[in-house]
Amino acid sequence: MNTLLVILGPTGVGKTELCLNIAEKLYTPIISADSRQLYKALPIGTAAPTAAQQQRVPHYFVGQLELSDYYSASQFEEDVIALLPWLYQDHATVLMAGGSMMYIDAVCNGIDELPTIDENLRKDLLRQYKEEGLEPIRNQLRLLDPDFYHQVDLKNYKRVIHAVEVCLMTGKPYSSLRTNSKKQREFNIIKIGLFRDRDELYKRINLRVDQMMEAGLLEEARNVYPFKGLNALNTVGYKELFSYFEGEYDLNSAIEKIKQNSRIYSRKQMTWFKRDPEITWFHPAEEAKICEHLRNIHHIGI
RNA sequence: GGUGCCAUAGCUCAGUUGGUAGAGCAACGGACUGAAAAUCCGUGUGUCCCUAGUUCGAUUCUUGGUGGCACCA
Repeated sequence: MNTLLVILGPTGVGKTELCLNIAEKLYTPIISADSRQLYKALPIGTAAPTAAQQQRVPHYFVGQLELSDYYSASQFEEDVIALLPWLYQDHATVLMAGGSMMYIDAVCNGIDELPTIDENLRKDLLRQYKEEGLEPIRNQLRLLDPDFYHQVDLKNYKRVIHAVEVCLMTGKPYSSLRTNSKKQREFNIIKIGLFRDRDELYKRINLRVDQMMEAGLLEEARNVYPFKGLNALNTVGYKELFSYFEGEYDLNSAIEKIKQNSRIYSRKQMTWFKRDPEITWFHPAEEAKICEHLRNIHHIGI
């Protein structure tokens, strides 16, 4: 059976370099599991692999979308599952690397079958939310899907709205479409997690933000500023600089805010990853130990 | 040097007519099934600057310090 090796970890932990080395040893391309590196216009702020790094190892799902393109975890699942059989023709083991929790989950465990939401329906509900607040939409959900109404976080407008959308699209209660089950995949999955002590991680994150600024993040943000309403730009590193452009912060405060939000994001990632018992954890410097683990426990030829 | 004001959570500050205190931000913990770098939820013990007094009881009033700010010399 073929194998999907997943290397994951919080932002700034040092995934890129380690993954390049391991991919070279395995002669495998890298499937990037990163919801923002997908976008062509955001290479600096998302710390996307550089042209030179992509020369070393071919990457999928990096820099291939326009900011206005719709994408989702489910789309990612579909795309990766379609791509893997092709890659498995030449590679027994394929590496997927990234930090987007839900994207990784979608590939490893699958997401329930749900309709793609009609753009106008979402717009209508969002407008209603803005004008009248969440209360009427909540009430709608109580009628359409009382079960889910009692489970959902009623203050989380995205969850409430999405449930209503699905009910309206399908004519069925959203909760009836949630199977709560894991999809069986046609390949083995090995999960390696990368961690660092918090002090060490925070230092790296802070330093990396400074490096991004030196590399031209400000200009990158300015170039995409006209599209700031797009979901792709609701992203750490951009939204703070947009606030700076609008005079809400001075530049230094904006940079501090980027560091802070990156730290918070890294913690949210760890909160998610920590509860996954399938992950075996290593420090990014422990490349030899990781290879040994892959050889001895999983019988990967590396 | 003199006078006045201030000193409370990591930061900015509120408050206690004397019964040991609470907001915002930060920090930390958590949730997460087609927007996920999104979205949402939860957590507040801190020598109330120090000292001596008054008092059953002082962070609160009084004395004397220390530090900061402002004004006058």
